[in-house]
This record gives sequence, structure tokens and C-alpha cells, in this order.
Amino acid sequence: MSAETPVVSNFLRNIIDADLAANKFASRRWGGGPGDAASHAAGVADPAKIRTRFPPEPNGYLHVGHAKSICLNFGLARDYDGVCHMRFDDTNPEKEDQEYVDSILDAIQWLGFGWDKFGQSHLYHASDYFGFMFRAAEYLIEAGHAYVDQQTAEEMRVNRGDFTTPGKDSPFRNRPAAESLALFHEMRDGKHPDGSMVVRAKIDMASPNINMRDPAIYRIRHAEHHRTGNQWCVYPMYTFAHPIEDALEQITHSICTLEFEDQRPFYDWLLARLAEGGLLADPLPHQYEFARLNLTYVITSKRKLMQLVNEKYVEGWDDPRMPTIVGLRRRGFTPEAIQLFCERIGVTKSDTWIDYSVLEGALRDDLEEKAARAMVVLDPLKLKLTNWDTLFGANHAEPCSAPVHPHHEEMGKREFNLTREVWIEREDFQEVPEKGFRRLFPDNMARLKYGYVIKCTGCEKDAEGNVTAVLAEIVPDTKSGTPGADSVKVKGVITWVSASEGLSAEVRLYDRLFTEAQPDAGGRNFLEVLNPDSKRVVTAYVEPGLAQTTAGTSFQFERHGYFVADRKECGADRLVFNRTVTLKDSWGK
RNA sequence: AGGGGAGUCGCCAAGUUGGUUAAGGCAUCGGAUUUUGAUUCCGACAUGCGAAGGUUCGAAUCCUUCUUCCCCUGCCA
Repeated sequence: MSAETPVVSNFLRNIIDADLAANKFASRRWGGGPGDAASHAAGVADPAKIRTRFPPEPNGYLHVGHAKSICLNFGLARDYDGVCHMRFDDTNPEKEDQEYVDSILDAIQWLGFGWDKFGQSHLYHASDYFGFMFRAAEYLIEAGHAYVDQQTAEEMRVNRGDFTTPGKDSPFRNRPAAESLALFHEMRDGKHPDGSMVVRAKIDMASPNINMRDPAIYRIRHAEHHRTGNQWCVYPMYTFAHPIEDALEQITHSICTLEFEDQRPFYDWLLARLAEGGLLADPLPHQYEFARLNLTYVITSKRKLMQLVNEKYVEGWDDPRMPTIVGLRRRGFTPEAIQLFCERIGVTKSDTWIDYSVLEGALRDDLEEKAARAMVVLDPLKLKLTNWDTLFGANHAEPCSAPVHPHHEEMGKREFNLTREVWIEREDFQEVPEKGFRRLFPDNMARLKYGYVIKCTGCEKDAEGNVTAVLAEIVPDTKSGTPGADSVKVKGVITWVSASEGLSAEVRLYDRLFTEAQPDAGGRNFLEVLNPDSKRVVTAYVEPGLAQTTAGTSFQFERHGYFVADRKECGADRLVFNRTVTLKDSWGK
């Protein structure tokens, strides 16, 4: 898909182009896997022109916002003959779980990306670097760049100062390195309870950048880690761990979101210190920040998504209304549509809102090309062909044929029968037509798609005056595909399903989850603007050929939109379809 | 208030060593095609680049001032 989509320049591509042009990475070595300066020095010239990484914390499900980052990082690596490392940033044992690891890996592969490149897998875990990180912290302490602080969390907070007030040095700040080192070892050995002490980088308590006011780099957590078990009771903080992870993996461009901009000075400070100590070597990785995705009508906060699931506003993480990758997938999104969306929105440093319709547009553009067509009636009203018996005989079934895809003959034909009674959409009949209406109304002609032109003669009503059936006559010799098909010109085309041969199916009509473009704008509780009609379930009639539908297959239900056979509940015994997105409708329903 | 960022068409977004008519996409609006009011195809769509000054033969690009919005005071990431 990217072959036909011209690549649009962005600030990251410009940076990479400049780096490459300057031969900035010419001396890079690759030790065959993540490692310190010595191990890479002993390796080979790095076969990867650049290295990026996608580093989720395995504490939740991936969503459309992550998709932007995934497409960016894996996409750049692909385009520049580099590699993107799949890395779990699992430095907080209390929040993480293997279940999330599995779902994340699955989501990325589904999106169309992988981490095997240059003959090896690049699936990494921050927890594999705990040993090095511990050594790095020891080095920092020994070199006078870090210390063990025994202030309480509250004392630390107060002494950090605020935006206008410089912080105050901790009373432990200048304790001898040997004392800090001994305490750090005691921390590791489980001699101290959670929260009793912490290792802090020694930088500048008066820095205007609060992240430089002696940030905590190691804390005590007597917790079982999903990968390292009980091997450790001290764990590195993100601030400290992330730059090291990047360096050990020889990442060239460490791309993260805007809120980490203030963290970059520490990122550079840390790597420079470790390079001084010989633990790391140039060229060191650099951090670049881009604006995360803001999508209207969508919420991506982990906490809020969790709330939607836990409080049953939706039916799980893979509910088709959820912006999670599993939700989008079940809704009928394709990986290509999501990739197209990411290409269209671009990458910048300006914090913007993308309208939900852009996502829908990309989806339609992808599905239009590949979805098989089918005729389905979602809101059935019976149509009686009153001259059927005299024309064909009551029990006759008239075979009709239609292309699987109007622009792709090679996809073949589908066959179904026209019978004396068919289902049509209730909205396709108006006893008194509104201006511009071209479908069925008394004395008007329209075509039953792929069948005959019919002339509406009236309707039947119940005691309350509700229309219960539409009456029409077939106009002879107008069957689609026959020489006389165009002898009568009509403006309206009606989709239909044989009343006697059509199959019934459960169809879920999904709509956006919220009624406001920015559900949590201005501190509003997003639950107050949940769309009560985000899911409507109808029993529809579908053409007989859909009987053998495979779960996960996408269709265009003609004149309605794109639908997908639900991957969990659609089976041979029960047809279940999810509406992925409607067709564009310039007439307005 | 201190620090860090961002403001180019309705929504995104190229363009920044200053130099012809400010890319492109989405949306929108015309028109053609169409057995999906879909698709497709043609065409239209910023004398303007947050604002005001200034430098210059020439500025979205340089300078000055102003303005709006976003992020930062977890032993989360």
C-alpha cells in the first residue's frame, strides 16, 4: 500500500535524512543483541541503517493512538532499511501482566508489522536489562552522580519546590558515596521496606526544569514481576530505565510523545554520564517527540477505557465500539485502513484534533476496493409483485445474477432468485413522496437491482394506517442483463431480498460511542455524553449466498455500508454482522 | 509565575541556507459517468501563512514586540 502512496515529508524524516547524510551512524556496531559498550564494540558493523523502537508498558490494551506510534516507528524502520525493536517497558511489576504482553504482540502483528529483521528477532524486555541498570546506578553513586535519599515521599515533594520556587537539597544529598552504595545494596537485598528510601540522581535542585531536580531513579518494590519473579525488589524508574534501554539496544531515534519533552535533558544527562563511565559509547541515542493522536468522539485514556469495560458500558475490550485495536478489528477495520489513516494524518509536533470522519474515510477507501457486495434488508417491508402469478406462475423463482464486486469482474458472480414477494427497505417507499425522492411511491417506476423494473401501484395498511406491504407490478422484458433491460429508464434502484429464500441475520448497527466531539472537554464527565444509540440490533434479511460466511469477512451491503461477520459470534448456525461504517450518503437518510 | 513546546484553507499537512502563481490529502461545492443518491472521473477551493511592526529589490521563511493553545511540581509510564 505504501508503494502507491507518496511519502509525505515530516520533521522526523528530515532529521533522519540529515543524520544519514552526515554519516552520523557510520561507526555504529551491533553486538548481536542488546548490550553495553564493550559488547557492541566486539560486534559487527550494524546492518540496520537506523533503529527505532515501540516500547509499550504491558499494562493495558493497545488503541488507535498507539497505532499512530506503531505505524510511525515500524514505518520509518521499514522505509530507511532499519529495524524497529518491539520492546516491553516492564519496569513496574505492580501494574503489568503477561496477558497484556500477548495481546500487544498480537495487535502489532495484525496491524501488519513484525520484529524479525536481519536474521533475528528484535523482541526485547526492559526487565532483561535490570542487571545492567543496577550496575549503572552503582556507577552513578560511585561517581558522585547519585545518592540514596531517605526522605519520605511527602518530604521529597515539598522539597522539590514548585514552578517558581527552587527546591531544597535533601539532607542526605551529600552523604558519602560509600554509604549510599551500601544502602543501595541493602535495598536490593530486601533489607528495607517499600518507600523507605530511593536512589536519586544528583543534578540540580534549583533547575527551572523540575525533572532535573534530582529525579528518583530506583525505588523499592517488594512485588513479583511477571518475568523476573522475585529476583528483584528494587526497580528502576521510567526516567532512568528508558534511556538505558534505548542505549543498550543501539536505538538511533527514540521517538516518544510531547509530554516527554521536558524529560529530554535528563535523558541526555544520564547517557552522557554513563558514557563517561565507559558503560555506553557514542553515538548515543536521541529522543524526539511528536504529538499524540487526538481523535474526536474517541477516548484513549487507559483509565477511562478501563472504566467503560469494568462498569459495563461496553461489552469488553474488544467491543466493536472500543477504540482498542481488538475493538477496531472486531468492528471490521482492516490493518490497511488503519495504516492509511496514519499516513493521512501525518506526524508533527503540533497538538491537533483529527476528526473521526478521517478514520471513517480511510476505512471506506480501503473496503470499497476489497469488500464483496451483498444485498441485505435491514428494516424489512414486504413488497408484493401483483402480476407475478400471471407472468411466471406463483411458484416460479427467477434466477438473478450480480457481480461480487462491480469494478472487479475477476471476483466472480453471485446468484439468487427473485420471487413473488420480497423484502425491501421500509424507507424505500413513501406513499406521498418528498421532493427529490426517486424510489417507490404510487405510479413511480424503479428497478429491483439485478432484477426487473417495477411499477408501484399502491400499498396495504393496517387498522392504524401503518404501511404493511407495498404493491407493484413487474414491467415485462426489463430484466437486468437482457437486451431489453434499458428499454425503460428509471432513476431509482432498490435493493431487495427474496421473502421466501432470504436468510435472517442479526445485524448490529454501531455508531460513535459519544455524542460530543471531545467527550471529556472542560472537565466534563465523559459518561454523561455516552451515545445511547451507539449500538442497535436488528434482524435483517440477507441474500442466501451469505449462508456460508466466514467470521471476519467484510462485505458491502449495497446502499447501506460495510459490515463484517462478527469474529466471535457469527457461525454456521447463526449469522451475525457488525456494521463497520455506513456508505457516504449525499442524499441524507 | 518558572521551564518546555506549538500556531500555514473547514480538518490535517508540505514548505524554514529568504527568490517564480503557498505542495498534497481529507472535507465541501459544481459537472460527467453510474442498475449502490456509493464508487470513479473532471473542475473549483489561502493576494494568504496567530497579530502588529521592522530588515530587504524580494519574507510563511530573518529581527522585535504582542497574542492564543498544549505539557511539566508520581517512589506511574
